Amino acid sequence: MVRVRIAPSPTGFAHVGTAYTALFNYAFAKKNGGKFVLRLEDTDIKRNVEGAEKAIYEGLTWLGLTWDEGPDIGGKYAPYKQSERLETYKQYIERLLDSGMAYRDEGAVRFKNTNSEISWNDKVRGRISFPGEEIGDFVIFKSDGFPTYNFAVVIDDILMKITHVIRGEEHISNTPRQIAIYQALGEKMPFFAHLPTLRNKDKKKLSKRRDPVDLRIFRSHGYLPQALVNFLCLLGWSHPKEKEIFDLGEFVELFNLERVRKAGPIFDTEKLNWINGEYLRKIPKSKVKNQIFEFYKGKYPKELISRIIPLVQNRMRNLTEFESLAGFMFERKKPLRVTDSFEWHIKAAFDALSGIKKWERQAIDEGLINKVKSEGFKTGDFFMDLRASLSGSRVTPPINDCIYILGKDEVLERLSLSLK
RNA sequence: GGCCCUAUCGUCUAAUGGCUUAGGACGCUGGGUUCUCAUCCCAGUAAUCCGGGUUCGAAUCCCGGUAGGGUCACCA
Repeated sequence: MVRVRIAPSPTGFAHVGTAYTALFNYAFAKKNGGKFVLRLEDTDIKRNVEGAEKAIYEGLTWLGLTWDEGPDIGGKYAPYKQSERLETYKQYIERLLDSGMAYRDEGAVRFKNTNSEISWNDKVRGRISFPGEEIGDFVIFKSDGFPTYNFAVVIDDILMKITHVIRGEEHISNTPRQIAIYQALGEKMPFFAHLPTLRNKDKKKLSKRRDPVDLRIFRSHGYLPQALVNFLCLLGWSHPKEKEIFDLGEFVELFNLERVRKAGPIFDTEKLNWINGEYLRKIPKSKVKNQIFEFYKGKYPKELISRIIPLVQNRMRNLTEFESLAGFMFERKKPLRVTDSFEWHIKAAFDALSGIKKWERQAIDEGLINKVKSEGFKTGDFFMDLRASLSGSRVTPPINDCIYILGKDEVLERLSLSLK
């Protein structure tokens, strides 16, 4: 039975790199009918941050990457927090100490390196080997009573029956140390697969300080979780039929480690913007309505949102653009005067629109266009002034549709206000 | 610096020794549709890091350079 895990440490927020690793682990587990485990590596008490644990749960859940076992839901191999597994680590330390494979050093315990070459067959990179001397006598148990990362990881992976360790490339150099522990304990090591690490425009590993890596940022910027997941799938992996837009289910169906590239991709949100627009355009209107309603925390009424959606749906690249595109539908903006004939245009429009008895789309279209013809206006100029008068912007959805939804009273009111 | 990993258009990538004048997508540019902006459609732009080998044949295999990255903690 395939068992994989992700092991974030609660030192901040939910990181997009964690999400990326989680995504590939999730897909591998589901594809192979296995289990996906979430384990918290909180052995550095000084660095643990309040709320980070919750942020990790929320971030992964938002993306739809759910786990089968974890600190919050428990499981057969609980506990799933390293700080709650201290006794277990101590037992293994004793074993190593007794057999002479580790020794005490200034209150800590060091692993005794055997100096023999260590290699493994990486599932994405092929054979990797390290000269034995590189490994050194490293600390496995700190004087503060906590195990080090390299030690705790191995013990937990053994006990939690992890079959495949799928993680970021930055862990390659830890791997020989971990393998040495497996060997000392006489345990079979799992398969390793080292994913490429996401880079920024400078080709450096994504950093907290300079790059947008907090999942909450993506949410607040109006990205859809499905779009972000789809984008992440495309980094280091490609659809066998070169499809660009597909959902998590399809990814799981098609996923395998062989298709994973070795080179570290640059996390360039340009393509994410496009993907997000594609999703916004293609998902059902009722779903978009709910997304917008929730995104703006109920600020706009659902009924009005759904009337406006057809006008903005293929103009939005993210949820924040709903407001920049259609904000004027909810509140008056300062009118904008575009052409020199502004007054004539607006007066004529007022005239045409106030004469309409039954407020319908077709009547509005006809009333306006007839006016343009009878007055000999330039069509483009006329509609631009009309748009700018009502919205305060040169860019809006089709203005006749807006006029219809706004209603006769409001439109006439705005037109006359813009003449003052 | 030691060790390790990597290397196809600006970016994400396809190609698993021959169907390749290296394909797709994003972006960008131009055009069509249009009351603006988008959508949609059409076209264009642009890459196998360099040098040696192996082979009838190399983006693909090998070696060497170069470049980039990762890692060298009682952090994870």
